Amino acid sequence: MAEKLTSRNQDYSKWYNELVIKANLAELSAVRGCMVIKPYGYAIWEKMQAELDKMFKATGHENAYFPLFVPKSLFEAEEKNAEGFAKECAIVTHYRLKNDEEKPGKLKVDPESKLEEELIVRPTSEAIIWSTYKKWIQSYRDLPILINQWANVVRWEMRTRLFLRTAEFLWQEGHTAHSSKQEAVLEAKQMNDVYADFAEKFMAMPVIKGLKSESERFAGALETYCIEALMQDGKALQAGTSHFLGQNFAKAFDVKFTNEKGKLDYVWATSWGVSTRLMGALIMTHSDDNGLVLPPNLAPIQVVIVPVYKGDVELNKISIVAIKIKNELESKGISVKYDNRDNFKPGFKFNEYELKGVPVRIVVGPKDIQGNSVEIARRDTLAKSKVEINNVVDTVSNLLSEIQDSLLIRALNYRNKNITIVDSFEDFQSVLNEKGGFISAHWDGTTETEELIKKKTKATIRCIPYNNEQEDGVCIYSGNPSKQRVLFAKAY
RNA sequence: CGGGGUGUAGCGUAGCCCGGUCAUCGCGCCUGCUUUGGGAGCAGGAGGUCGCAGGUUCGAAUCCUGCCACCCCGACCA
Repeated sequence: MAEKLTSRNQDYSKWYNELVIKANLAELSAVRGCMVIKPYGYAIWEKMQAELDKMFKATGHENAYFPLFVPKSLFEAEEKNAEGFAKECAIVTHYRLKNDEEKPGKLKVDPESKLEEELIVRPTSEAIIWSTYKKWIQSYRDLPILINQWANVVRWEMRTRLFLRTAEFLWQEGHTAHSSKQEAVLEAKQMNDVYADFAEKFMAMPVIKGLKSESERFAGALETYCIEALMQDGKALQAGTSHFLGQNFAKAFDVKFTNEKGKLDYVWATSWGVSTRLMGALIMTHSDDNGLVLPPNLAPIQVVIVPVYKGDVELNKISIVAIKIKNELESKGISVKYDNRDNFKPGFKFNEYELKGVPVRIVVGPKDIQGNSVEIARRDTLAKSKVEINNVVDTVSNLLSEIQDSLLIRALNYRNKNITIVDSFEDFQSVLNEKGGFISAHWDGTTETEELIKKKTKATIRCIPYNNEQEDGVCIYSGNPSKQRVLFAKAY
């Protein structure tokens, strides 16, 4: 804890890993590819959950819970979905252990406990949920069903990275059923908008809303809407997706309803999700060489008060002031920590809270009490100022919203500076290698071209932005005609 | 699953090539005193089946074989 963090300009992955661990957000667990989310990290996730949950409820959704295990026969019902996830599934094949006669004290899988049908640990829940919806839906009066589930899912990824890609992760997944195509499409778009609003208002992270190309689309979806964010190393991160599933799942699970005219029709579906990956996005959007920078709207501790003192007598005097400030701030709904630990010096604490991204720090010492003031420092700019004790509450509450706003503006400026318009493949490659970021370029609309560009450059089409300006041009790779630019980037 | 690498105290490491008081150093931890406005100082102390299992040897952290785990680069992906 006493050493400095690696600079993020030197080795971005190393910096990121160190930061996650040193800021006490999470650590690698002994279980392959899985992560332990520590209390400080989990507190941020809980804040995200709470805000997202409010937004889901405000758009008419309810929470429910479905099983962790998906019988293989259900899992394989929607072929494209099954195929898409087949390569990364954990599978339960047995239900019992027994003593190993050959190795005393050890257990082995009891071969007699083999399951007749394997259970897939959900990588996503469309299958189990649609097999359930079948029982719930008969008439258009049963629709829409607007359900969200907070859950863990397992995807057996080859290579994992804290928060960004772990074998098990936490997320929410919305699964809705509708009586018309139009309504389902609107739902999918609406939830993508909800994600974008959340990213901007709470995470202070600007995102680009758009559509995925066919090859990047969710397995089993007719259309995937997404939000894409740009990280500080110039790579893009898919921060959330919302899928219009058409009638694929309804057909796979035979979910029909009687419409207003008395005719049977298949139900229209959507699904949408964001995960603990958002934690990674949050870290990589704002943090600096001193550590985490948290937007006040998601910071578990918004204000920390650090006393400076010599001896107990002085500490007692300072504590009276500090605790009064703490109480006043808390009465305004601001979360405050008074750190009066005696075994660390103030300088150590300053660095520790900077590492943990606490937005505002208040320092109270003898000099301050004499001058009837305190020192207030903001995490985002590291600027310090003297503030009269009577003005502390107003100053801090204004400062918190100012930090929230300026983080978004700063991230937005960075993002916008890193969208480059490119008209030739040479420029495309050099921008990608030297500058990074999003590249706005013409594309002929074919999966073949997309694949070839990906092979040559590792860049993928992140999205086709909404309301994309229609403009005639030629594809940077194939030279074939194109009607609009799309956003390319190297991605996480 | 291919290619490369690493496993030594809670963390990070030296030692391995050339077997023999080599289990090293830093951080952290515990105790005490002095400190406290930007990562404290001194003194003392605790903590290790050297990844696991075999083998070679008088003797293995060191050499050999097998296994396991993890990391990096590919393929896969929220």
